[in-house]
Amino acid sequence: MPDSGKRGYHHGNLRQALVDAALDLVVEKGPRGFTMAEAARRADVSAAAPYRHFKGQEDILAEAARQGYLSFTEILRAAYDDGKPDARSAFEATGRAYLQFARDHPGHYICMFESGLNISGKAELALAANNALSVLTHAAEELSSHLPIHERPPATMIAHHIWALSHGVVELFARGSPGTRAPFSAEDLLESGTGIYLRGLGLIPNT
Amino acid sequence: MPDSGKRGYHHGNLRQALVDAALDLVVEKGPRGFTMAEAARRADVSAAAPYRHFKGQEDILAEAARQGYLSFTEILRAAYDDGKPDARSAFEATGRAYLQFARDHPGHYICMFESGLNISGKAELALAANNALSVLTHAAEELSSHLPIHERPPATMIAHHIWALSHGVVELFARGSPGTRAPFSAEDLLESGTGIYLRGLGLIPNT
DNA sequence: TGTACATCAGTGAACGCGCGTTCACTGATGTAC
DNA sequence: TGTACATCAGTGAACGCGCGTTCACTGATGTAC
Repeated sequence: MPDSGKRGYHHGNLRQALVDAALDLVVEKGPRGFTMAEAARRADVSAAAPYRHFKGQEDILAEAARQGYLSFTEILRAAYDDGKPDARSAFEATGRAYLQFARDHPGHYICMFESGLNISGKAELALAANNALSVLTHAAEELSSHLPIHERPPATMIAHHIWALSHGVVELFARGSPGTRAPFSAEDLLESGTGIYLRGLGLIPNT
Repeated sequence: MPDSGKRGYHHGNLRQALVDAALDLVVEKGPRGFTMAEAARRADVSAAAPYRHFKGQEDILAEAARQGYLSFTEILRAAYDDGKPDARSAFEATGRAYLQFARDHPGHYICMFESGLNISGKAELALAANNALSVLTHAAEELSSHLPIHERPPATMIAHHIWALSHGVVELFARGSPGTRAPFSAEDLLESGTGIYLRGLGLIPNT
């Protein structure tokens, strides 16, 4: 089914084409800028066609987000690499991968976190989101297992801290409105922030 | 000029009424849900009236954001309270105030950070935003002055870390899509996260 | 291999709607004298 | 204190537009026999 630009009555892969169009649109014009009509236009199809595949715009956005969580999970997992070579480097690599994902898949990131779609009632989506978080949590567990038991914060809490820090860095410093000249790159901020945090946990000796 | 519900031909305070309507709308329906027409309707005024006061929707949103940055700055400053009783408590109080602001002024927070309006070219807005950050930076400076000079990260960097952490906590855990049951409250997460971070800076002895 | 038929995926026309924006207008307000 | 007039802030009607959504339809595809 080569995408020859020539196509007949049937599109062949409209469902995914619409999701892809949504991803592009959301990057170009923000989550506000996404409409069914425009997505159809981009997929070179009549305005009515999308309704063969999706209930409405929320439905497309949700599917885009779901696919985003899938890649996200995979990418985080790959970066974590089963905790190799050691818990701390693996953890840090996961953080870096978080930021990289946001850069490489801005459309997905927007759908996942900025589109304001409510996850409740969408079982598949909630599941996908949860899987992503669980990678972080798992990394945090391995990490905190190196701490003396009495000063060990819950792993889920550590995971939430890192998630929040990463997300904040992405939103404020990576999604660059060109106006915001930051004195540090998002990468530097996340790395230094994580470093200080890990030291606070007692995992890095004072340098 | 009491707001008696009865009003004649002139509104009296339309400009602000429109901003207030925008704040409400943005909370109720997300940044997508804000329209000039609906704002006019809420202010009990014809659809054409807003154009006497604003160039368009971006203009209203920008004004709402500007007012937001003003309160934000004031609230942070008050919480910081000139570094009293000591640098660390003042710093932590500022962090709490950040979260509190997001809770108390969701409309402002959305306009400031989630509406996707680009700050460049809007001098007044950029200035207001900068002032807010400078409170954090100042707090960070005081804080880091207690550190031995050779292991002192730049104060602006500390400020950015805390800003990112706070923002991430707000976005992920405070703006509660009711679906997301978090195991910890946003307040707890921010406080514990900040605590660990400060320990990492060397400001809190191991407990 | 060929034909009939069911199913599928897209069309295009149509609808009602709300929005953004403009325009000439008019009611209210304030001020000069 | 009253009157004339300039200015201001809002009206309401109108426009064009794009969107969402529905509908009967039709071209393409696949499969049973």
